[in-house]
Amino acid sequence: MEQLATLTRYHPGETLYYEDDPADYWYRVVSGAARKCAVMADGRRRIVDFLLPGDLFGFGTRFERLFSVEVIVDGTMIARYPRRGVEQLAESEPEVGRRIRETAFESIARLQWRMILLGSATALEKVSAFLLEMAERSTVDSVNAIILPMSRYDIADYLAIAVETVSRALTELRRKGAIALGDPRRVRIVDRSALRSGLDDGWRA
Amino acid sequence: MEQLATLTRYHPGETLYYEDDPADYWYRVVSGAARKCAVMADGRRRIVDFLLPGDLFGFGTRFERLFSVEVIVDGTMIARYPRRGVEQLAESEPEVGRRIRETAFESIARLQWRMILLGSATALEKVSAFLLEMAERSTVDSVNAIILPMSRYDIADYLAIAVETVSRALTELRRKGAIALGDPRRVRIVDRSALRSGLDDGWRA
DNA sequence: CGATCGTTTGAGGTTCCTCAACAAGTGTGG
DNA sequence: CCACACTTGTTGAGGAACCTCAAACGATCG
Repeated sequence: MEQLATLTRYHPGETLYYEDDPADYWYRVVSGAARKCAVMADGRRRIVDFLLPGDLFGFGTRFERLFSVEVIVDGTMIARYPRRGVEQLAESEPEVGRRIRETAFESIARLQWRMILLGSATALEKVSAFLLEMAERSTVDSVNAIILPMSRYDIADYLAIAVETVSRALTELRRKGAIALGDPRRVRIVDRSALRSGLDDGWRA
Repeated sequence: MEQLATLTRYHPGETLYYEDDPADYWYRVVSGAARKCAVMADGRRRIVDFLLPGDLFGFGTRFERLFSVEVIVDGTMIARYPRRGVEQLAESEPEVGRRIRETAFESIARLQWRMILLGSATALEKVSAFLLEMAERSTVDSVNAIILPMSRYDIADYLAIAVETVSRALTELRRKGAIALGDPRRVRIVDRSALRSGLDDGWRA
């Protein structure tokens, strides 16, 4: 399947596909990071997902192309697969089809988890859950800290709360000793159970 | 594929599969309604999805079985498909595999829409979006009114707001002339554009 | 150096949640 | 048949959480 891929390098702010583009390609993040956005009629933007290395996207049906994807990290590498080619491959190679189905199922599971996250009661819970999610998905640097590739504004948009509330929640978590902040973009989880409290332990194993 | 199905009749409150059950089956709602729940460690319940006729569910990977499904309408009919049988069929019949992928992709699109719904600013927007969603998915009675199979408590849980707020929002929408209430469970949409205002028109075509 | 962006903190207002009460419908037992 | 408990839905009052507006700080860049 990788033989069908085209690899491209992007810079921050570049948009992969706008909402009206025909969804003729599937994409995969190789390195870097991007955000999947839904732009509403009134101009408001909502971030539906962060795309990190390994994530497959663009494989929706008619709805998927209602989203646009914007790169947020310099030098992000993204692979592009022609849709028809992949679908033919999926029908001739059962293994490929199965892999695609499983990827889709995992996306569903992740989305449902995120819905519970969004439904969380307090802003502190949302930010805590967000950090735990990033700790699993994101890369980790030398001192075991999470590198957050996105800005506070992006986080706020993603969690459906105000920027100031994100900032306050992070300060509160630091004050409690649950996390430590190096850069604003580097977070080290000190007390994992403190982040988990108020959330369900069973969710992120 | 329907030859593999087992059809069963359920009553309100019955649970289809608890969180720890091995996910050996796929399910489809034939008639009636059910709710997909995530039960948290602290006992709180969160409704992740309402399952209406035609909806396929249970097809997640390891995460999916973290949910339980409870029937909410008397006499709900649900078809059950053995998982392994369907997967074998998907690998031997490309058409079946493709259909399953498309179903999964549509689920993803619906979930992403619902995430935007949950991220909506006000409670009024959430309830409006919920009614529009139900108007598309739910059955319609003789006078063109939506039949809501779920209680206000279920709606509140689904939208992550308090029961009282749901009730107040519905009253507010009725006062504005956007909807009319027969029973509490029967809602007729009078002014569709009034519900849409504040939401993006492009979403639910 | 000035300007802009990203982040953090403070003050005030609004929405929504919590607690409470009430109304209507349903089932049960005396 | 009626009293009673129970469920579901609606409405009101008070308080808490969060959003909005505002300002300050550091960093980056032209």
